[in-house]
Amino acid sequence: MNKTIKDIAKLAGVAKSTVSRYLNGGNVSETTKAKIRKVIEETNYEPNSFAQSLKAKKTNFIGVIAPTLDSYVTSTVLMAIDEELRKREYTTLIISTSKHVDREIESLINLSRQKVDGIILISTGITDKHYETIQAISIPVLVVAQEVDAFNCIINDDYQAGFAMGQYMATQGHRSIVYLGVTESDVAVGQKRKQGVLDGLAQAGITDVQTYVSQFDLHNASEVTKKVLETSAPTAIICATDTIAFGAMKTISKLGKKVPDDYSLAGFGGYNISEVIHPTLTTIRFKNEQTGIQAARTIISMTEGEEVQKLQVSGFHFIEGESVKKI
Amino acid sequence: MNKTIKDIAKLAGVAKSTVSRYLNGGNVSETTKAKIRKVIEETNYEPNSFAQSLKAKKTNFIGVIAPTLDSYVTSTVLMAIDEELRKREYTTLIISTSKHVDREIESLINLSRQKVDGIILISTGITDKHYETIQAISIPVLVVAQEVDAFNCIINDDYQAGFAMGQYMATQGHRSIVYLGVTESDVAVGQKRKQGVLDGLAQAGITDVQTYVSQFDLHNASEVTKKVLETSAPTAIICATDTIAFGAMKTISKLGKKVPDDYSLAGFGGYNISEVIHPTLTTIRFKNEQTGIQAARTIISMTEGEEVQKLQVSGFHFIEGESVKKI
DNA sequence: TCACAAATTGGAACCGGTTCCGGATACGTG
DNA sequence: CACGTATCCGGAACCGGTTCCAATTTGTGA
Repeated sequence: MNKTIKDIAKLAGVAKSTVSRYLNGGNVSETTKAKIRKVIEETNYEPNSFAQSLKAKKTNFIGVIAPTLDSYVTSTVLMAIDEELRKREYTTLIISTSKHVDREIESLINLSRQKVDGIILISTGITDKHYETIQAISIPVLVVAQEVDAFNCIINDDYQAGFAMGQYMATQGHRSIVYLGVTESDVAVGQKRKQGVLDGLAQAGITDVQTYVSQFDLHNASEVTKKVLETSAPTAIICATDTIAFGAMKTISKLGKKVPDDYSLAGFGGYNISEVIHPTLTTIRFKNEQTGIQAARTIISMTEGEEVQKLQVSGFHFIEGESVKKI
Repeated sequence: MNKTIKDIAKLAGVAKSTVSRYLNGGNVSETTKAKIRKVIEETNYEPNSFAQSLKAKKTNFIGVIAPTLDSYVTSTVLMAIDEELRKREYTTLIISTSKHVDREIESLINLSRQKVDGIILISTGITDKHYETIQAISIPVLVVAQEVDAFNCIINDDYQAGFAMGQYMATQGHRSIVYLGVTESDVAVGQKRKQGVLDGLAQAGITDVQTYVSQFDLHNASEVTKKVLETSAPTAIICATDTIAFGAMKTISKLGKKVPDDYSLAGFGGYNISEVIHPTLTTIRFKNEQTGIQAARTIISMTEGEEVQKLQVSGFHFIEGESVKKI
């Protein structure tokens, strides 16, 4: 059985208030300190943080809700958040939702019950239910990757990134282009990024872009690409993520075709694995580390009641690979 | 300010014990139930779980300590653990350590303070300090990926996997082989897997294998490979992980050489991205999902005080890709 | 209608800490 | 040596729940 502060006090021959004071750096004489220290060492005593938090209102835990763990972007952001929070003496608790919206809600409640000081929600879309729940638990919540009016947000500049990609593809001389996107329920990737691409292309006079929808995983992307190529013959395919681009690449090479000779290909993400794949992928890398660091700093400010900028936008840079041919 | 059970009781005109009983399904009359329900709905009341856990000894939270989040293996295992724990009505709290051993210790203590019911430690090596800490916090701990006598463990069969790979490489006719491993402080990968490979090769009479050490990341693996190839000219390189193999592949192609024509290459992992890379990688896939599910089930048994098998070994299967040439 | 059991409820103690308050002791000063 | 002050320490109340126990109310059968 675990020792309590009362046991320690009894063993040291002092009152439990004295032990508590010792633990929290109050006024305790050297001789009593020594006695208490001895007992604590001998018993491996660890204070019960539930009891502590009952009175102290701060736990120094920050919860992070992530849609998945097996994506390059998410894990990079998570690692950066964790690193930065640790520097500020916070502990990060991560919960994964496997992309189930109801689990996001559930996790918000779970974390609030664990009395975390703040929650970073890496989201794929905010619903009314999210809104209600966040209101109900009165804990600061920072939304990452999606833009919502009601909350503080950190987002990628998906529209501009898409725009840049659209423009680039146009300057490379492509006119017959397919866009392989994702569901519109993901506002950032499904809507903004796509709109950016379309507008970037439109600016160059290309308006008849065919768009398709794929899941986020390689396997599905590969299948969708197969269907797409059965009915249309674009010179270039722009994919909403690098993973989707890899899926497309798989299908293309299965069909005995080559990138970029038969089809040009581009993605979004900038995973480091791209360096190994031939041809290297033309893509856009978002500053995921920066997003993570920013998120950590912002949530801390929020827990301290400071005003923070409502909307923060992370940058990106364009990576020109070998997967797009100039026509 | 958040409401407490006392406020609810006052507003409903009953004793707080009655509210508690209502919340936990005790004997409460319909009329009282209705009154309390009404008040709770109006106030958005959420019980303080710290106070709850103070008395109730179970929190239904399981902590998982992972060395990193940006590896295919770790995230796959994590997702599987999470999925299985959720089925059993547990919530998973994940803490990443970024491969710092001291953070593993720190995280064990942090999680014990959060009063999780059990901890799954995905480790890269257990030190004396681990041992002491795990003893001190009296919470069930299950070690995954490393074998330690003192604790319950779930491991991959690294030795057999290595052995299989060694044998295979020998049957393909390779005699001049380099092994690109990792630090021996990682017992499973650094020692057992390597020993398996060496023994597998030795069985075929190949004993003069040169071994080198790389970090786990692509970049470093690429650099080490460069140095290796400056001084030796093997026909095959066996890498301790797929990521290392990708790093080697990068260097090889930078040198204007080809896999498998100039060098045969093999790894361990079986990441799904391998399907996209040409040539596809010959590798060994561990049953990560199975490991995760097993880990979840085992830790639950442990929290319930059941006896569990001291050592559980997960299987693997061999994947023959195009990266090894028959000589 | 009465005795007795079952259902319902309130009060108090408890979980393991923190903190306020007041008394005891030690110390420095005139 | 007496006095004021700073330091140290113990006792008690409190945080927000759960649970035990006893009292009250309700319901049942004879």
